[in-house]
Amino acid sequence: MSRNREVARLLGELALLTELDEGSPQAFRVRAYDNAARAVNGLTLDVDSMSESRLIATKGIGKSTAQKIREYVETGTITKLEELREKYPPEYVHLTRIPGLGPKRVALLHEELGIGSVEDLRRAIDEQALRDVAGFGPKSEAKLLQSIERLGLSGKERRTPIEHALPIAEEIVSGLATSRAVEAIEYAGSLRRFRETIGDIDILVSAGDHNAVMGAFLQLAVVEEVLGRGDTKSSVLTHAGMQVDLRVVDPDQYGAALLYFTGSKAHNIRLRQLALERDWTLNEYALWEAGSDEVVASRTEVEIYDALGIPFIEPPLREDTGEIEAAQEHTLPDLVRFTDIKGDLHVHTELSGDGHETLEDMLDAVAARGMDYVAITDHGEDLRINGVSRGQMLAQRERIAGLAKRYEPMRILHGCELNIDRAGDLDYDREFLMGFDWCVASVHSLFDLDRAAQTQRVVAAMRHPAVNAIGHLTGRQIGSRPAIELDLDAVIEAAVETGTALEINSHLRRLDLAPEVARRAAVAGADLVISTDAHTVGELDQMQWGVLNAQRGWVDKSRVVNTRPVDEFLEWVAAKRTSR
DNA sequence: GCCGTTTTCGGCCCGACTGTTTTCAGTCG
Repeated sequence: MSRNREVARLLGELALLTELDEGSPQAFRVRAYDNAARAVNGLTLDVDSMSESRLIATKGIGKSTAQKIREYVETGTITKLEELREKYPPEYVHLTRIPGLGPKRVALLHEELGIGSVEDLRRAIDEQALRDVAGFGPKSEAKLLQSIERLGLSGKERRTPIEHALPIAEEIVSGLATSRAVEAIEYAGSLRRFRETIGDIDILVSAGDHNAVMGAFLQLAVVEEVLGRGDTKSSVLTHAGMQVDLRVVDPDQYGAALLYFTGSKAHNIRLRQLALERDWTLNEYALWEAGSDEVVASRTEVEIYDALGIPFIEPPLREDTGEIEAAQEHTLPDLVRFTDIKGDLHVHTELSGDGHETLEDMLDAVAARGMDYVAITDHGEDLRINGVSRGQMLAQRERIAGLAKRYEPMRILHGCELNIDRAGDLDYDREFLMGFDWCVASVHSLFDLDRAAQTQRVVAAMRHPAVNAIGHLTGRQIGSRPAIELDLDAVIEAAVETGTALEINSHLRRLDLAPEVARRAAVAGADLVISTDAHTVGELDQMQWGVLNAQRGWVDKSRVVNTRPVDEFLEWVAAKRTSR
């Protein structure tokens, strides 16, 4: 994996510790580090390969941060960060994760009572010592104690993989949508932007009767505990320990509220700057004339973007990684959309031991989803548990040939998901592989080889003439398994050179390529394929998630091979095979 | 710490809520 993520994380840590040092999240240096972290995430090159002047040329990175990045690349440490870590040990930083405690109050408690850890704080509360500190009272003692007890369940820093958060949000939205009081409902926040991990779930409702909506919300089966209830906002904890905030607004404010609660914070700040340039001000209720109550726009997001003089920006792009500038210059990508997808090229059946449905059931389901083509890709024989022998593969090919007429005009390709071994070699032999219509090659083993070895094996697989795509390139599983180490520049370059597509795996646990990797690949001109990797009929619906993930990676429709009509797609497949 | 058709200094988004206050600081999103 590239080190961009690593560097962005360190810059984020630098921002956090600087916030403690400066005593304010609004301190300009804090924001500068945050901006720099975001800039690194938006880079389309490895930071390793960038000179100081190249880094400075990036918007959001100045001389000082560029030097720190170079220092890290060359020495593995950042002196300033080490100093701050020394000054603010982990136990102290941990205190700021308690809701209600920010840099100022933590510093005050340390100064007055010598509190340096959560344990110290708990003891001080037990001794009723906090109430003697200016600004604290019995209520803050009680509230902090409650927060401490909930720490780890729903702290500020805890984020839930999208795989777990999304179904909860969908259950709540569908549960409330039936309420007569609800005029419109959507989940907002990082979930709507399709981030891979989610803090709190934010649900936005438009309604005239706020009370009726609040009542219905608190009655939902997922609710474990009510944390707060108000006229416009209520918060609950679900059984799974996720916090869900519901906000109810009047219908004429829905667009402004949706924009505001979708974020990201950084994107919203940029929008407010655009408003200020026009002598307007933007808040969660509306875009206003400055100093008056004259509304410029508020009902829909489109109206607000329009008033600000830029085209609508899709939620997955709203991270302030260049989308505002691109919108102003009319260079936003022609984003791939769900309705553009014409084929699913990574589908398993019961023939792989881990598939669960028959060939016919999967084909029926793919056809019902309106696909023009599909590739059946059960596992190659080298996969220890679920591999398929030559004889079984040939029998499957016969069955598919026999079914071709039945599913017309949908085209069925006989494919295979191959295993990339340590050296980059694959299952079966060359002649047998060339008998498949479509091959996806994936890493299923040896996740901890070093960067050079991983890169070498993947590139070797791409050079095989039968390999049309690399499946779930980095092998990551969000929240549980890290990405394998790869020289992404080298991998992407080889993909372009060999005409091998990189898969965007749509499974919510994988979303692999990660968006920033997809963005780099697309910019470099690599071909991409968005696939479900479905092992059940239900998982065929994952395609929509792969598309959103691709949108987060700024992927233009023209880069995605399975948006092409079947003939054009088959020509592209044939091109690689005949070129060697 | 970053940035610039109001350039190399002086700016840098907006509002609600809470608990402690007598007018507000700190925290949060």
